[in-house]
Amino acid sequence: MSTAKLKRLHAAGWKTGGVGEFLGLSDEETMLVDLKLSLVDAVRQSRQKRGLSQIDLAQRMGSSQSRVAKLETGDPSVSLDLIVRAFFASGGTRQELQRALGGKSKVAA
Amino acid sequence: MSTAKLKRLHAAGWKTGGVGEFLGLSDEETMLVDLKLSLVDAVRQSRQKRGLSQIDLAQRMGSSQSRVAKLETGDPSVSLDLIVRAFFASGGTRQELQRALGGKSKVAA
DNA sequence: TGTCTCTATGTCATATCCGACATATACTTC
DNA sequence: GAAGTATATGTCGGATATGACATAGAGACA
Repeated sequence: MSTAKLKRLHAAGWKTGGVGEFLGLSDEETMLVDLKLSLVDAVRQSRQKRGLSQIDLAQRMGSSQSRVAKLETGDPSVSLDLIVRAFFASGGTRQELQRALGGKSKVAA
Repeated sequence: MSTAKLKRLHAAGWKTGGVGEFLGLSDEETMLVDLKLSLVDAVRQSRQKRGLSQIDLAQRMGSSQSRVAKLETGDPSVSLDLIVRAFFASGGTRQELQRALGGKSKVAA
């Protein structure tokens, strides 16, 4: 994937809507990254909706606060597996996951 | 995840509809496994629809035929990341992915 | 039968991801 | 300012997923 810079970009305020289209990423890679960012948003929303702290969520999924933090900041070292696991652990359902896949969360404009 | 047996089960004819509910898996793990199986089906369908061999797909995504084979047989050593990457590489779109997430592909009955 | 194509399975060295821990920053409330 | 809570960041040893390769099985076609 490359993308060591991705984290910085995202941390700098990027939401989504075509991250890699301006880095050197292939279409396929870009689609995966965008997908991850969407789901990351969904995880944070789901977690906050249920009033869980990152520590709470980490415990529920047998992980650590730092991993959850990295997850939510779009750190490239976090796998899709872990993101989806976090989503479910935060109380999200498969239907909600499906919905999260649809909304491309406000393109920057 | 544990699931060394999962592969055998799936290979033995399982499609989906609650695999882990009868193994010792937690809800969260079960949901992830079911999700993977659904997407695996979607990958195979997408690949075949475009008349691609496993080798073709492997080349498109910079992987190997054996990995694609393992992927499609539900081998536990295959990550969600790779599955989704394969789906996109096979020509699948984000919308199609979203749809694939919805249909729980004919429960055995 | 021989050969071609496609798919499945097993193994292995290496790359990547993991949880854990330490530590830093930010925001409350006292 | 001290203490408490929530989140972010860096690092590290160990765990897991990776592509590559070898090989085997199954079907088509001659």
